[in-house]
Amino acid sequence: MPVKPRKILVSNALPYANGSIHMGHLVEYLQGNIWIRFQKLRGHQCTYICASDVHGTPVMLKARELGISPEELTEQVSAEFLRDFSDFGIEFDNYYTTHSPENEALVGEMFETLRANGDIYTKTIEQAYDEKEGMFLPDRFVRGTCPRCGTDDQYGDACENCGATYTPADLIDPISVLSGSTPIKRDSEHYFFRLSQYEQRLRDWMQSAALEKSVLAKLEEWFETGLQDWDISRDAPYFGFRIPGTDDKYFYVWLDAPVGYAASFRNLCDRRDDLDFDEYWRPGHDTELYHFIGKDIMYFHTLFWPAVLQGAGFRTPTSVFAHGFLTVNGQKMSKSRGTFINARTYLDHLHPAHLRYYYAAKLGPTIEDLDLNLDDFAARVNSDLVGKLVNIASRCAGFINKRFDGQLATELHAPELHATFADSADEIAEHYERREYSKAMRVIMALADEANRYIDEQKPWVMAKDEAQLGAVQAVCTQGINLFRSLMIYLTPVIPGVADDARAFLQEQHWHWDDAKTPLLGATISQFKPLLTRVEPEQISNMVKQSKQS
RNA sequence: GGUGAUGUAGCUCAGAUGGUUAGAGCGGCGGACUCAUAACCCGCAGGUCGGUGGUUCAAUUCCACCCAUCACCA
Repeated sequence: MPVKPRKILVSNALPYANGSIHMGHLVEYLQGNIWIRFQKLRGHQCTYICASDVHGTPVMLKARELGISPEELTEQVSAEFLRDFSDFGIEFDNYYTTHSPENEALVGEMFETLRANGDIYTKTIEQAYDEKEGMFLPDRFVRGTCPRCGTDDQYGDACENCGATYTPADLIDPISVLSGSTPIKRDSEHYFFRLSQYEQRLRDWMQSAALEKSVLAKLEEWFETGLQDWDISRDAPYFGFRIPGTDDKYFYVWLDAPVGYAASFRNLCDRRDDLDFDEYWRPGHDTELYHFIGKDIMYFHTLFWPAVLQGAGFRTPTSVFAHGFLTVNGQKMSKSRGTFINARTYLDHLHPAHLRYYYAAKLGPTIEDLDLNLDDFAARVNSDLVGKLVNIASRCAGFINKRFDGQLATELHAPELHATFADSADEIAEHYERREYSKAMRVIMALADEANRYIDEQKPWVMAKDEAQLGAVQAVCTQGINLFRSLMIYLTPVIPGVADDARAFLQEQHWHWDDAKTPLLGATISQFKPLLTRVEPEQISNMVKQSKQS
């Protein structure tokens, strides 16, 4: 069934260049990556972009601490990110940085347009200032005693103990995290974006974007509180883009970060003749734009970002897909428990396909949190991937390799069974499309059960003892191999590396989603090699042990 | 504190616009098989669907309150 090719641009949230990629980040990138791979497998023109989010105070201070420039720091960190992503099979069409000329140009253009439209104004506000360091302090850089419950050493924006929210000025005995001195209050002129003027336009956008129910509930909550104008500037010293016409004012990192999506794409367009920036970023085209994000940054992506885009004469996202957070063994990731696991630590012990599959088996389109239960992880992956899926090929390949010189039969033994598998393609595709990966995995594994049952019923190992039945053995095993092949095609978005090996085993060059409908017959296949090994308990305990140490 | 979400078998999760015996996979137990990476196949046992009250002929499914967990509060 031919599907009309779509032109889709997808982004993952930009990882902040301060720290390493961990298992929590990977929920985000794997969710996006599976979707993108699915769209490409279906034959759509799909472009996948990302970048490092590099601006802001934390990066500036970290670079200072290391004695290098922010640019140097973020280049190092980006290189590390890219290695981690790549080793997990997450391959972007372009991975860039928000500290780029393209981004500065776009941010500048948007700002000027907004200002010309009257969406920008300035206002003097009072902020915590560290005299010793000579800089204004973000809320998180002031600590003190909670004014409500009296718990000491709390951040300047909220109390971890009682949950109160306040400003640094409310803290009792505040101190600067940087110098340990007591911050003073100082006036500064800031630039504001009139978000309050955008309520109706945002409501209209919300309707068209077909957001998830839980996302809409959150937005509704924010609308009820009333939209406040947004402070988009920060004082020097700051690592970011200077606001045109000022000496010491910079754009707040959250203004230029999402623009980084567009900038990364523009950078890619310069190298690709088949991509046109305006077709994807200006109104009036039938291209699609999606952002995969975590629920913690919904405010920026469902309010600020669409509002800024509209006001600046750009198109708005087709939709925004928000996911929940990761817990490990039912709890927040924790260094002391060894459940704060970095991507690299995982890779030192385990295969990326294991995690890709496990996340897929538990991911849905909602903002509910996802639990990585390490015992369940091992059991699930071993049972589904090794015991069921790979087993199908493993138990059939021996006969084909040894008895028939690697030659598949020219006809299926049970065409109607293959047709059943082919008929599931649309249902599985629908699940992928709606990001109901867990449902897709359930359908696929139910088919894998059917394939194993079929082989069990046919008993090729019994027939193989009778020369007269060799033809049937070949047909049954060819059937089994083809059932396996269909399932691997369906699973290509989830476990692309394993799918590549499976395709090589079948000696095929290329797979398209619809190839699952046409059996592979009469072909010669390679010697079967184990496509995936089981997760051993020791690998997990070693990974946890290493995570405790680092 | 306010708001939102979640709470279903040992584990991870489905599901029910209120109505006969609430489902799956894994784990456990029993059996069968030996092609397969101790994989696969058949069968069995497990749950008063977080708690209390209310609406109803009938609630686990609706409502209220409570408890627990998580998130957001720009």
